Amino acid sequence: MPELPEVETVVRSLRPQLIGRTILVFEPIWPKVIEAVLLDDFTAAVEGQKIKDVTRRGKFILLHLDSVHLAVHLRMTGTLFITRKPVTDFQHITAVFHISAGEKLFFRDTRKFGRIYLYRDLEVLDRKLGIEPLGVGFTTEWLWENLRIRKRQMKALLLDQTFLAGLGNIYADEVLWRAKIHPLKLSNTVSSTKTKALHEAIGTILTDAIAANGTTIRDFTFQDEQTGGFNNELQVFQKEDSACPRCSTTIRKIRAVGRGTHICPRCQRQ
DNA sequence: AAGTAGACTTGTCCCC
DNA sequence: CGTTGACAAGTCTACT
Repeated sequence: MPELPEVETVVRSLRPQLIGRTILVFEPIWPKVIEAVLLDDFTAAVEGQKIKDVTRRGKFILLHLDSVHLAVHLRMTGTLFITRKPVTDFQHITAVFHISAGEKLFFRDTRKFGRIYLYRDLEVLDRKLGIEPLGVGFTTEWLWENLRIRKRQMKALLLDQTFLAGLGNIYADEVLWRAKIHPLKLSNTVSSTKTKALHEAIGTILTDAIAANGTTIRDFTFQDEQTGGFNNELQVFQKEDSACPRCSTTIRKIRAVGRGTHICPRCQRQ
């Protein structure tokens, strides 16, 4: 599930249901879901704590408790959801938070890549993550300066969470196509015109994707199995062998940064 | 500094 | 066809 719009969709869905609730019992179905902290310490730190707010930073879902913060990363197949319905298939449930009012917050993750982190201080996480693409500091000028001082392949840079926090494989391909930039183009050689187009593309596409509740390729769901609606608005991702919506050239799938990458060979020259 | 490969893990597809 | 094996929405580490 995983990129910024999907995480934002989950946060918006969970926030009103979680704020003010208390975590009564933490049940680690698959204990490795807890990262970098002993299970007993984790349990002691969260049980009895009230959830004060639910926010997002990059692709992390943040649960702000009374005295600690939980950061949930869904990685590729994770889903975090509340349900009162009895869950009988625990095959892929990695953790359950029993919360007040008889509710349960489930973490289900088929591939078990997703993790829950415990932070006393959010600055530790903040230092590992780059700028928020929908934040006020992310301006065309910021992007221009930061592309110039690096010499990275554009797709690698957009996927680098320490540079820009929130884009993944789907939206990286979409924004590069919209801005007509080849994924292997070196960042310090991108023109100011295309930098401006890229900045616009990132803002527009992420905003539109959030408005559509994200993109569901396979596993992404939120709030009682609802799926994202941005699939219908994808222009190049998984569109190989079909026509570019802009110039009708056949979309190709190439390899970039070790990832399947979709481009229009005509719109996106290297 | 920046690139690649491997690791983690399990389901899908039969393409690559 | 799928008893194989590559690939998948992500990210970390080791190595060059």
